[in-house]
Parts: sequence; structure tokens; C-alpha cells
Amino acid sequence: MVFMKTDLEMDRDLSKQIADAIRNSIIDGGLIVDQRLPSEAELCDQFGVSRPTVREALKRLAAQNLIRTQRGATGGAFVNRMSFEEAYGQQITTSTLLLSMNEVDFETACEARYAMERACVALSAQRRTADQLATMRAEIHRQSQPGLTDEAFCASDVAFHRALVDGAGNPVLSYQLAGAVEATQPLMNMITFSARSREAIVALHGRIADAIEAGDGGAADVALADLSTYTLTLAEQVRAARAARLPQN
Amino acid sequence: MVFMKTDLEMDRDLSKQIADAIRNSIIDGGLIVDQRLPSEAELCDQFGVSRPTVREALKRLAAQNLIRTQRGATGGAFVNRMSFEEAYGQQITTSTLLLSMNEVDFETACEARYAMERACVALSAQRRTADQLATMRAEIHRQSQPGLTDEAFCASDVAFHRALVDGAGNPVLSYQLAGAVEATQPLMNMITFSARSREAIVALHGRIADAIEAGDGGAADVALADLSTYTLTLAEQVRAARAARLPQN
DNA sequence: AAAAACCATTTGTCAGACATTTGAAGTTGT
DNA sequence: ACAACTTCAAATGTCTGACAAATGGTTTTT
Repeated sequence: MVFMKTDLEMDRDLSKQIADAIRNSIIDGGLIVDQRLPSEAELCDQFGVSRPTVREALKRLAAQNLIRTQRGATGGAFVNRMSFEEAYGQQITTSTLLLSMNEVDFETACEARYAMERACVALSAQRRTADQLATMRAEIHRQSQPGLTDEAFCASDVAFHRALVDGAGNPVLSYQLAGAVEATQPLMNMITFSARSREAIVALHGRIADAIEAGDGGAADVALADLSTYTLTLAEQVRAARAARLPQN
Repeated sequence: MVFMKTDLEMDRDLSKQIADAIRNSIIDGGLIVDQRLPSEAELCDQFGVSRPTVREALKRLAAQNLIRTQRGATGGAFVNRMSFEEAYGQQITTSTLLLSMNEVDFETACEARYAMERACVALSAQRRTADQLATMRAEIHRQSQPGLTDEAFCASDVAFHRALVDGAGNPVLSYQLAGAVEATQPLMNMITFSARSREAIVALHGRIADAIEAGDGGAADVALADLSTYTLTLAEQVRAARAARLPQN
């Protein structure tokens, strides 16, 4: 097993170079899933570096879920299968950090999320399972119960939309949307939902579920567009109220 | 600066625990962008571990682009701003690995990609800049030139679609779509585009560009749907031809 | 006052050692 | 012959101590 070194070694971070070399081997198929990497000692010899350096490289790969390590006689580092579950997690943390650190405004995040979600509803109307529809109905019921905290309401909202997205029956779509839906939740949490606005949202969710149940993708799309518009209206109201409270500064 | 340890320490990988503690501090805002982390020696004291262990933790975070390190007197580890550029990169590698290692079939990946792309075209028709439209036209022109390798044709295809997506003027959408578009390129590369199929694709691209230029989102959506259908047809032909060549096994 | 030399701080790397886990080979008892 | 136990070797996890290299600040010299 031989790893390629990049031609331009302008990078003097050895552990990064080694990590990149191994990652490239994984990506281009030189190392396949569940294959065992050489032991740390062998990697030391191959790259001509010390064990701590090799270990730092392996930890970089482990942080990206590209490999897993196992102790013991038959242990070592093994190439991970990138599961959809792990990809969900990475997608969500990346999206969350991106939104929080770049101060993406609510409108932009919302627009992106609903635009992609509308790409799913037509498929969802055709393919959703009875189970997914039941989940949507259950979440709608939960949302209509009084005394729910804003956080619980938002969490139910996320569950509803994930069921809607999963209804498309396309795992790649679900994976992509997971990040978008979850990452916008912290922004949604900043909106205080009045009893009346909750009623309106529940009604819109009901319209979506009805359309999905009837297999009417067009109606579901319209309902989702209405929900998007209403969400933006709510955000606008919240911002106006906040501005009124703090007239200057 | 104090880091929280998780209550259930069922994990006996110290470097992972430390990395998680610091990452949580970054996510929940305890550490803000460009803030300097304690030096490695200080972290050793705080967590009661040795320097290699702390370093492995820091390398994990560096692998996720959460921190950057700098040598020298005023050096150290600093919290990174998660730029859209870096997020693109992570999104693309994750998506690529996911598609290659889970053997997602062409139809599923294509469906997801075009579904999300259709979510952009309506916005793109309204907002695209003259620059983005020019990029689309330039790529179409390149695609129509004979003697192009399949790889170059696919690369131009990616550039065209990225310009189309960027036309929506929503960086979050661009970030999400980057992964979907780039990750499907390796699958696209497996299709050998005949001269006739290239002509058809260029014509469809032209229809899309025309609709975008006219601001007609509906027409652009129809054209993109046609492109999606045609791509799937091509894939089906390639598969049929391959099956005919290898009748058994 | 400007340039050079020096220094302290911090990360990058190395060598060697010990602890811990874990499967496999060998041993023993029935 | 088979099952249970013991031992062992391989591999990762961690620690100690040290030196190298980079880098900004400080001091000295011109």
C-alpha cells in the first residue's frame, strides 16, 4: 500500500500532508470500505515521520468520520462507510455554524429552506408512506396542544418537515434537506409564536398534509409557499416589535 | 475560560472528549470568531492531560476547519470564521463520499440534484446578474465546440449549472447546491456523451438560458425538467448498452 | 532614530517508554 | 476430543522530556 505525495509540498504541516494523502487514497478508491490501514508503526516508516505525527494525521481523519480506530491485537484504523446518519450530522453542524457565524439573515435562510423543501413536496405527494403521513398528522396534533413551549413547538415543526421531506423517498434529498431544516431551527426559535400565529401555522400544516394525502403535489406546493410567506411575515412583525421597543440604538 | 465536561464519560478517548468540549464552546458562543484559545500548555493544565493528547484534539478541530493554528510568539489556535468557501469544500467531499460509498444509483442522485436545482431557477430568472447570464452563455458555447473530452464537457456542465444556481442570489442555496452538483459529476463522467446527445444537451441549456434571460421562471423550470428527463434517458441507454455487451454476469 | 541582534513564547516534531485492550495461540482439565 | 482457562503478542492510547522552527517584541548597537 503506497500513498502519493503531492508534487508541490509548499505545506510544512506534516500531519496535514499525511492526512491528505490518506484521504485521497480513500476518495479515489485506493482504500475501500472496512479495509485496514497500515499500523501506526508502518505508517511511520512509510512517511518517515514519528508516531505522534502519524497519530495527529489519523485523528484528523477520525474527526471527519473517514476512519475508525480499534484497539487490541487485531485492531488498527479502518476505513469507515460514510453512512447517511453521519452525513446528516456533518451537514447539520456545518450548516449551523455557517448560519450562525456569517449572520445570514432570516429571510435568506428561510428562502433557501423553503425553496428546497418545495422541491420535495411534489415527490412526497406521490410516494409518501402511510407511516410518514401518520407522523405528519401526529406532529400537527402535538402542535395544536396548548401550553407547549416555543422550543417544543419548533422541535415538532422540525419533525413535521422532516417527515414531509422523507416522504419523497429519496435519501439524497433527505440528507441535503436535513441540514437546511435543522440549521434554521435556531433562527426559528428566536420568533415568539403567539397563540394566533400557532393556529395559523397548524392550519397551513394541515393543508399541506391534506394535499399530500390526496396526492395533489400542486396544492401542497401552494400551501408550502403560503407557509413560507406567513413565516416571513411573522419574522417581520417580530423585528418591527423589537425595533419599536428600542427606538434608538 | 472554562470548558464543560460531559456528564456521562463513557467515552475513553480523551482527545475526542477534549475536542468535543472545545467544539461545544465554539458552537454555543463561548468562543467567538478569531478569539485565541489557551496555549497547548494551558489546555494541558485545564484538562489534566499531556500535550500530545491536547494536540490530537486540536488537530481534530483543525480538520473540521473550526480552528487555525499559527506558530510564533503571538501564535496559538484561533477560532475560524466558517466561510462559505470552506463550507462548499466540506459539503462537496461529504456528498462525494456519500454517493460513492453507498452506491447511490444514478436515478436517485439525479432526481435529488434536479429537484433542488428547479428550486433555484424561478429565483434565478428574476435575479440573475448580467455576469451570471454571460457565464452561462460562455459555457454553452464551449460545450458546442467539437473535440471536447468527456471530462471537459462535464466540467463545463458543472460551471453552467453553478452559474444558474448562483443566479438565485442566495448564498445558502448556492452552498447547498454546490455539493449536489459537484457530487453528481463523477456519476455523469461515466456517461459517454455522443455528438448527438451533446447537441441535445446544448440545446436544452440554450432553452434554459433563454428563459432565464427573459425572466420566465416557468419556461426555465420546464426546460430543466426536460433536461432531467433526457439525462435519465441517456443513463438508461448507457446501462442497456452495457448490459447487452455483458449478457451474463 | 533606524537597523541589527537577542529573547521569550508558542507550535511542530521526535524518541522512547508504559498502560490498556483484545484476539489468538497454547495449556490444562475433564 | 472438547471446553475452559492462561498466556502472549500486537496494536492503540497516553505520558514525559526534549529539541527545532517560527514570530513578534525587546534590547543593543550604530
